[in-house]
Amino acid sequence: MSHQAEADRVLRSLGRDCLEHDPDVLRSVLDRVGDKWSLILIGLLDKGPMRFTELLRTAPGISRRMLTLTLRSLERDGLVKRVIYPESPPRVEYEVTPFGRTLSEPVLALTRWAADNQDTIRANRHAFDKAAGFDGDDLG
Amino acid sequence: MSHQAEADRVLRSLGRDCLEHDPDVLRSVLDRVGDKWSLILIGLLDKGPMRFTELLRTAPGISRRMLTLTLRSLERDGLVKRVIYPESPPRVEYEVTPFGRTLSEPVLALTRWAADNQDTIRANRHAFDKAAGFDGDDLG
DNA sequence: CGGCATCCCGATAGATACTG
DNA sequence: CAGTATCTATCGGGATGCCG
Repeated sequence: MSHQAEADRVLRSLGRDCLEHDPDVLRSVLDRVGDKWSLILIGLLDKGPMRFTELLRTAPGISRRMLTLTLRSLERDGLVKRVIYPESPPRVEYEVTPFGRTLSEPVLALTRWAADNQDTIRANRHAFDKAAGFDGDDLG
Repeated sequence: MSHQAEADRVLRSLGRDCLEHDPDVLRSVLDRVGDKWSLILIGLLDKGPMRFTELLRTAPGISRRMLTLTLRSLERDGLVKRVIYPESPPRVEYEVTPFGRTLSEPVLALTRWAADNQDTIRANRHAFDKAAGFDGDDLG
């Protein structure tokens, strides 16, 4: 993509207030990938193809069932591809599609935000809870 | 941002596997803002301060209860600030904090992705469902 | 107008057992 | 190994009512 085309796209989307943080559009993407596991799996698979059991071990806390369901929905949306190798111990690998990789970009942005601001949030919560508990009593 | 700076940023983030799509870090941010309404509200408030009832009308489908709960949690995390104007008809406005505004950026990236790819997802689902033989819901 | 408390339902997701 | 099926519990979140 050319520099100019990219700049154009950004400016266009920023300039049109109908797109800027449109609640309905945002809702649509959240309904699709805003569940508990989709983005996690997209993130993991972004590093390379993985097998079912491998994902089961790597995704912290996911169950067999949810892994199956989430992978199916991702496959359905064309974000992930399922590849079957008909071997003697049957093997199945999942990989991100080129389309899925385009989603990986904004996801990474979100992950980066999370990494950068975990401490701030923790501190804010602490302060808020303390203030609420003492009903704003700030006398020494 | 310059072409070079952008390239640098991408390479740096891709090169550091400690940050790249860490499942736990991603989970932490999803636990905070991955619920049904947080990102919607952040997005709405990004455009400017809004009153409680105003948000109630503008956020599509939110209930009184969930608006209250979500605003509280956002306030607790320091993403949103609650401002009370002691007037004759009491008035309360919510606004994004500077900290909240930093989150607004990755959220916008996600919204843009959604807007750009709604049609693709719809098509993918249709194709998948047709192939599998079962019918699922449509993309709103 | 702003916002908490109560009740209740349905979706989400965990545990377990079974199949190819 | 790679799932599927079922059963169940939890809880997010909607509806409603009350209160400042």
